[in-house]
Amino acid sequence: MTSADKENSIDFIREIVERDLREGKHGGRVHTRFPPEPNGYLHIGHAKAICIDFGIAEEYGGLYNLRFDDTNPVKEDVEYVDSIMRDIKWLGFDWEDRLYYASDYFDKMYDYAEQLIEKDAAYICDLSTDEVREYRGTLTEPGRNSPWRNRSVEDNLDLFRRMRSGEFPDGTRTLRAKIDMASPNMNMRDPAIYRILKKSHHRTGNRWCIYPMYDYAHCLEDSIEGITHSCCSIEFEDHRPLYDWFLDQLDIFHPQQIEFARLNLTYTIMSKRKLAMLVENGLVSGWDDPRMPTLSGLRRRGYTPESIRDFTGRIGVAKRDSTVDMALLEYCIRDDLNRRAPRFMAVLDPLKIIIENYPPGKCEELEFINNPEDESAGSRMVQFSRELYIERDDFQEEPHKKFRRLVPGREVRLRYAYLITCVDVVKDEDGNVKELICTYDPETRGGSAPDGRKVKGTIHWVSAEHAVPAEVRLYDRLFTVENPLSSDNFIDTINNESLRVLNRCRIEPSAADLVIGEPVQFERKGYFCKDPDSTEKRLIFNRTISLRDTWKKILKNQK
RNA sequence: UGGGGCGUCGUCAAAUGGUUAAGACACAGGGUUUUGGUCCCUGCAUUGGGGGUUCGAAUCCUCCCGCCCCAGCCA
Repeated sequence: MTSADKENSIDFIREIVERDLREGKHGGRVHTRFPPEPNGYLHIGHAKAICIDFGIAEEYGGLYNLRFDDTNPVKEDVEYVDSIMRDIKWLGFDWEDRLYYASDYFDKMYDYAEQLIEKDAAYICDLSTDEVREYRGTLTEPGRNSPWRNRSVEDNLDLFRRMRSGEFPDGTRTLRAKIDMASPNMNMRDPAIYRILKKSHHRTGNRWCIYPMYDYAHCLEDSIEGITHSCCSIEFEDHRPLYDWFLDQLDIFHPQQIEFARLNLTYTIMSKRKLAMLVENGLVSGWDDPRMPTLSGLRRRGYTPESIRDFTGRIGVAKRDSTVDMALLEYCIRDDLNRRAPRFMAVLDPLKIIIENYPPGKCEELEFINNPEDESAGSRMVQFSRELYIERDDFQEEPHKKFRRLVPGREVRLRYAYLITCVDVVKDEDGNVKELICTYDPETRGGSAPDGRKVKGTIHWVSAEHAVPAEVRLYDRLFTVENPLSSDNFIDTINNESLRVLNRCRIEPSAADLVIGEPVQFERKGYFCKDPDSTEKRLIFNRTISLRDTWKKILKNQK
């Protein structure tokens, strides 16, 4: 094996697809689908599935469908249909005209069910839920046949039609597949195919009062759409014999189900139910809270679709249980934003400095590079004046030995501006630093000295007169531990400092015109984007992710 | 203790019996730098355990250990 081969190694699903292509299995056709149930919001785990389903189709010149698996009206709603479509489009996938609903196939599914009955492969069962459970047996004991298992085809057909016409109340009867009550695979112990549910459906209204179960419906949906490779998560592995059974009984087009491991991420949770708990209990502001692993949350936080797609590519596809380090996701967004985000100056925790020898009232414009990683981004002019704000923690009166920012008597650089020296510290009556008196060297305009002398530190600043006020929301990981679910109660592991709101920030004026969601870098601080809560009067920025902070690391390693 | 699946670096993940077990993230150290950012360099595993087959095993056989999933008229 050469190194080039190693770099091109592919996952087991793509291996299957490539082999099928090579062998001409479906006439060289690749057709996949992403089949969400519209009962909640998409999260980054779904993004992994979407990138596998749709990404594979794209890579092999195939097609992909978006299909809503809406077979249970009790849990579903159009609200979710809309948000799911928005999120998938945002990720950058286009299913064109191939948008389908399981409910589109209800008639066809019903016909197939009658076929099953006619070949004595399904029967109407009158057992109650509790009785079914008793008859099913346990993991170690076989089940027993339902007393209704041997009804005649005629009776079954008659009963099924009456079920459909609404003659029987919810829960009184089911249509069951006649397979094997002693199967070691619980899924094969005469699973339910149809249940009675007198509930209005968001698309079919009251046309139906019986609804197909997942195992029966899903393989038919795939078959009807001519799906070649039906990828799903690993817990469906032992449903595959059932998937195959229905298609074999009906003798119709047979897609291949392939299972892969779900995504887990450190410091967060992926369970829809538990995320809902956070929303319902007000622990987060909503499904799109920037701390949520939902796609709407990540989007609001400032994650780009490109970064998420890059991430899903980097984590790979396999079958083993795994938990990906959140640091990888953070790396992906930093990597993307470093290349594309224009730089701005923002002082989050302002400390005023006065340049003693700079003429009062004078203002000059200095040239700033918009993005050192992208020459085409050009430059802009930024106003400089006598009174400025710098970051409070860029000054230490009694400095740490490795601190190389502003210190009394030490010269540092104001980025793209001048070399300054702190000559005096003004304090309030409590002894807190109120402002700094500095001097500047007029010969160092732009930040470099003609005599070639160097300074160790460069700090950012904004002009006090010109900067605009803003609120900045600093987000951190939602949980304090890598695996919140390992705790007795995951709620207890929520990070109380996952949101810090800073109200006195000052940003360079040009940043006020930014479009909501557009990513920027606040130099030396991190990547940010304007939040939709912003108004004309109130600018609000979300911190997507901080810059890598080796200074913080130095301080931490010292302890 | 039925059935199914899975165990390779701290975390993901390659390897398809054949030279020193890829790569990425993380971590540690160093260089460059007008962002303590970026970038560059260096370091970082003998494959869950035992036996066996073989000239040769992460790959094959065998026994053991561990983890995950399944007893919805949810998906």
